[in-house]
Amino acid sequence: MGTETAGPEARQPVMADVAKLAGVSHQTVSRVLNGAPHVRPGTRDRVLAAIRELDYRPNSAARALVTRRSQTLGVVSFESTLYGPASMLDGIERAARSAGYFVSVASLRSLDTRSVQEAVDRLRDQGVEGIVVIAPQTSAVSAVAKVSSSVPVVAVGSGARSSIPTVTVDNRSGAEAATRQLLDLGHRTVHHLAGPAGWLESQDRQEGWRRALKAADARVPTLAAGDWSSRSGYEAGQRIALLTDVTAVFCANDHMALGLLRALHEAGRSVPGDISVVGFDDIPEAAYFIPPLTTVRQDFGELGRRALELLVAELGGSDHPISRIRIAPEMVLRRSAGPARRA
Amino acid sequence: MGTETAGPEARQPVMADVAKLAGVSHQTVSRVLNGAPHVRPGTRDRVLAAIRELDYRPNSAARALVTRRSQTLGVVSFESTLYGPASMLDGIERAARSAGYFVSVASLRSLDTRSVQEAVDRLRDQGVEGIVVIAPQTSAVSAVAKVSSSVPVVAVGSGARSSIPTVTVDNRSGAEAATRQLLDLGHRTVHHLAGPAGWLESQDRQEGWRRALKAADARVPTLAAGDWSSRSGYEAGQRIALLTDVTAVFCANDHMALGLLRALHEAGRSVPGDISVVGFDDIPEAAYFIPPLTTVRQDFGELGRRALELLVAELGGSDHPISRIRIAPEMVLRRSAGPARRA
DNA sequence: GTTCCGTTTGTTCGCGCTCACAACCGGGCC
DNA sequence: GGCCCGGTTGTGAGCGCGAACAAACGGAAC
Repeated sequence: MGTETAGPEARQPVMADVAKLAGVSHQTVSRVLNGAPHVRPGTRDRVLAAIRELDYRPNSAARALVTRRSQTLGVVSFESTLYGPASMLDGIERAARSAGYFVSVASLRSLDTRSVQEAVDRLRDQGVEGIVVIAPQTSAVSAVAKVSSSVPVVAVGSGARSSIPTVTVDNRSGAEAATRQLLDLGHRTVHHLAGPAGWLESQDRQEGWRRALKAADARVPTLAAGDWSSRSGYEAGQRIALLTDVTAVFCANDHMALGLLRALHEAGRSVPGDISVVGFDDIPEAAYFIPPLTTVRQDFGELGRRALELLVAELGGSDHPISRIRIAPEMVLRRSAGPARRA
Repeated sequence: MGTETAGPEARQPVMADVAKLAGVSHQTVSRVLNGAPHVRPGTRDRVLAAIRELDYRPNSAARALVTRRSQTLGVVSFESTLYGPASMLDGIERAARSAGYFVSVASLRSLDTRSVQEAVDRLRDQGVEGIVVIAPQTSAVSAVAKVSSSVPVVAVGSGARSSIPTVTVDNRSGAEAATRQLLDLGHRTVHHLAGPAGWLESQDRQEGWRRALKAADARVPTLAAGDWSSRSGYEAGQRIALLTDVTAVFCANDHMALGLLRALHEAGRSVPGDISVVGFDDIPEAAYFIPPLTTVRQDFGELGRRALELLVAELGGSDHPISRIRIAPEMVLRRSAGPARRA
């Protein structure tokens, strides 16, 4: 101990070092650090000064060991390179920080239960106190519900019929609004380019579309489906361009709408002259499509933030029954949707 | 101790529990867990069985405390909702996982030194063993270099003149290739819609463009600059559309190219008929722009992966001098660039 | 049969911290 | 003057694990 010269590899200072320098016990240092009451201002100041002088930083592992709290939250995400998931992650991280938590991420390789299990285990091994799942697929959500371990889990962006707390945009009413908008513009009916099967969002948006059609007594056309990508939108668009009776298409997301727009353009069908198009998401680029895309905006960042707040509330002990937060989306009117011809 | 009945809140099993069940000492359990040699197969099996039966999971905080290794790497990112940063993060996470590390993220509020300092501190407080910085701005990189603490730091996606190890795409040669491509198509010169000042990528791409022009003895037109967003591309496009002598534009990224395309379209200038456009990045949507965008592809995921490998190598003790990995980008030819008129 | 050595297992300690509790200090009160 | 009490500080223990060392075991060599 006494023989420890501050050699070339002077180790990180620990609480005892601070205590010695400030002339107090390590416990007093701890009290200052944790804002405990009953510390004389003068003492506090000396401790603070010592901390600053040594550039002391508490060892989080030691603290976690004794408090049994890692101050870390986990995020499981899939396809996190997409705008939606990336924005949600961003929102989560910001909210976590202001709630005093670190954020650890685990991305999914695929969507089967095993992969989800693996990611959740990984996070648990790290000792996270709670998990947010960004995985809007039916399979992923049910997988999570199944593995749902000892730590609280919240799902975000997914549809809302899982058994775990969920924060999501109201996809159904958003889709309904988009469809109605088109109907109000005088279109006899509205076609739908849906997302892939197995995604809650696909289902909900499709339902909203269907409902709006039914409410207006409009014919329900056969469905086209893509996989969210521009490519799939383009391919569907090539087929749709051949159908002469199509005057309005509601796409399940903006990326597919982009592909659709180009297919229509190449086929010589003008938008919105011949065909009106509406998307969903309002990605930052949507306003710069040709023509600018009318779409349904959802605030991904807000979604992430709310999900994290929900998780923190749960950690706070208020284990109220399962909660579902549903945020209303908002229509953004641009030029890609216009009145039906001969209206 | 003996009075501890497995009440309703049976605590997590610890190594001692496993040891007792398997009839060995805790140290033997530890040996099995860490794959130490000299454990009789029979013993190992009994331990493994006990672990499984109790669903025991090692406490990472305790391990971190004694080994002084958190098995966690930090990522500092800015504007992580963008495709590039998000993809890099994804690549980093995947590589980290296969290297046996957890990943913790900290996003930057703004780009000043204080904000960077804050993020790095946050990560250090958490005990990360190394940090990857996704922050391609000159200011951020220099800030990082300054705060560069006791933990190794690697920058990714940023230009390459910082004092810290860096992984980046060769922006200069990519931009040069893009410009040359346009020149080869017969354009007398090429205009450039640059990224915002202060970004290394802006500078490098601009340099590449300038170099290609010089090499071809072409006139160097005045520069337009945006902020990477489609909106800024659109606004610049409106000005460019007014210039009758512009026949080719190289945009510093695809998003701005999108805005530019629309501005040109609205102004009645056809692409590539009147004006050729080339972008940079090759975001997934670029192939579905109107017209499909010729661009320079960079593999963000690969960038992230390589950065992480570099960091891990550094942690491995091989503190070789500063390394710079530079990955060659690749031109993707599509329809937005064509021969000059009257060629 | 003894010695020696490598394999296998157990014991002890301490990582840096927080918690529970004990000790101390000083002023107000009887 | 002694007692009580609240504010303030210190002491000891232990969180769960891995490292270092010690012990026990068994076979080979003599």
